[in-house]
Amino acid sequence: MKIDDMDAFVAVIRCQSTNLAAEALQLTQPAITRRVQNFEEDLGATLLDRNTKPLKPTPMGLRVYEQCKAILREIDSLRELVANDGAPSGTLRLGVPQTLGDVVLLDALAQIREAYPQLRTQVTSGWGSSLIARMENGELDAAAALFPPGKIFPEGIASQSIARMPLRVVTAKGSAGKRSYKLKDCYTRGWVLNPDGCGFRAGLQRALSEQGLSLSINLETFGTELQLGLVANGQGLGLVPEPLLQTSRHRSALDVLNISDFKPQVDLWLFHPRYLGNLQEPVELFGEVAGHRLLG
DNA sequence: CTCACCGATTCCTCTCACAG
DNA sequence: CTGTGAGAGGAATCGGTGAG
Repeated sequence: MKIDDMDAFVAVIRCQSTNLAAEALQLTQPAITRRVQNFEEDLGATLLDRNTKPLKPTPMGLRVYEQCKAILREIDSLRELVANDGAPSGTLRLGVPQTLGDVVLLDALAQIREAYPQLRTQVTSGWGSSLIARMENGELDAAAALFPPGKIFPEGIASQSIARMPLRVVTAKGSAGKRSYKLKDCYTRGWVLNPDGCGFRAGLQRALSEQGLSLSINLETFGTELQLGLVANGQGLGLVPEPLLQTSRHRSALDVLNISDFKPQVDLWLFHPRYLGNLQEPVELFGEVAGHRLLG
């Protein structure tokens, strides 16, 4: 049994296509087909259901896939063990949602560059869930993202909650009116939120639907600062983690609404593969700086 | 029915190990 | 050094399938 064959099989399942797997492994499609066939022959089992489109694993193929991922991770860690006898070098691939990027990246990248001059950094932006998926695919070395406390993440990924913070509902200065609100009171004002896929938005939507209310969106846009600016201009209500509100240049133009039946919280999570090798220290520094920038 | 796409197969070339 | 066989990968091609 060959590791290359196993690698090809895992790539096919991951990409759901032999063509894409070939592209990922920088081979041609026939090479992938043959490797997977060799692997199936070695194991004496049919691992792919070739009658489906896209290509899917058989029930046994799925079990083999899970086992293969664990084996390949072990092999990676073995290679790192040998290769990591020195200062961190190469490329550190980081993922952050845009919400956090504005706040943490400048400092984090500067400190990593200063501490590990031989290390190149590469940053990817996206929703937390897509960053985790990319990490599972081996495309990222670490990611910081905001998720609700107690969330369960995929087994192959190490997750660590760095800090907990409240989410605040904000409105334009002077438009708050009465001192205490309920969620249904906000209904008519409408919201300025991230596009669909954002965890904050999903949490709000859940809370509203529990009360039989629907989410009324005034504006959808990326970027916390832009959203808070729009809220300050009276375009609707905003939902933002407390630390980002405190550091916003629009803070003085905003009021926080006290909503008695909606007290959402969010954790800052640091994710990385279980085996980091010589990237362990830079990743820890990244988590440390991110936590520090958010919570002071 | 046609076309595009995808996976499998065939045939060829290249590389490497090994025996003589 | 040379010939041979095995193994791996690429180009071309075939066949199946789904969308229009």
